[in-house]
Amino acid sequence: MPELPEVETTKRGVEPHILDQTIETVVVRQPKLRWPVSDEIYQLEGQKVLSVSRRAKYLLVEFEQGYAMWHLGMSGSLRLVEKHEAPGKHDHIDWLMSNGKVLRYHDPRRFGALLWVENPADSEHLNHLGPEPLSEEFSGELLYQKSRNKKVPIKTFIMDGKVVVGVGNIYANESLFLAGIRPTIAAGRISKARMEKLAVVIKQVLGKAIEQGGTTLRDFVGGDGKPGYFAQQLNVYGRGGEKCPACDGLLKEIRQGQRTTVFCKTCQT
DNA sequence: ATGCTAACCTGCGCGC
DNA sequence: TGCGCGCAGGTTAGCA
Repeated sequence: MPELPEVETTKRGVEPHILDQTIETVVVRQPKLRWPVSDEIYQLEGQKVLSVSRRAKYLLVEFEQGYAMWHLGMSGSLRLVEKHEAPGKHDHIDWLMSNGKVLRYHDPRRFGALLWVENPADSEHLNHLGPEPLSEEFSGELLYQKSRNKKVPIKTFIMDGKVVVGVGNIYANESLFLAGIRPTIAAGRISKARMEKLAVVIKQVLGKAIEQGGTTLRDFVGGDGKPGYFAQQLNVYGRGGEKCPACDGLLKEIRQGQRTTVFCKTCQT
């Protein structure tokens, strides 16, 4: 999936096309997603889109009577198509809109979700989440406070949505490289100064990725139907065994949990 | 509480 | 144009 910048890019791409539109029909061809698509979703038929926003990696579409919440999982994407375009194999959901266009959800791996909630503040998916990484609330100070006495590796720590949302595997690797912090270090043993550096680079990396429309990944198509990504410089992600961009060493690849970590033994201590 | 693993599912690239 | 394996952007349930 899309990491946070990709969700933000989707939000920005889709918003102008669906805002103020009435959803006339919801077509669910495959309800078996990360969580089954509930029949409650049909409530949005006949309702108008009042706003589009993002919280963590969830895309929130506000209607008069509640919210539809999309999650793109690992391989989900949303785009606008014409009514006459036949759905493909993994095009699981369509919203047919009053302007004659169709918002179409595509997700080969089906780790995504479409949920209906009356009030996002009450949603169990949202109410335990930490701050947005690009908000003022997220800071080195916060990372430092939350990590005291924590033995979890720093990479695992920054990918924990209760600490800060939206830092996925790609950007966790990139941020730790830019901060010069080894991903395996216990979060609780990192100094305040280093945490401040880390918070700064997380903001920079995510901000830059959003600016560039996200990283090029094979499953994503932008909301307007054009490829949504511009190539972004990734220093370490996907480069295990290659030369470190900053020194003569080779990038080392390890597994942390079920995820691949790449780092430089010389530059990250 | 904390922390790790497995699970959800399909597709792709690699080695044979 | 085969076959099996491991891996891929996320999140949560369940177990020690």
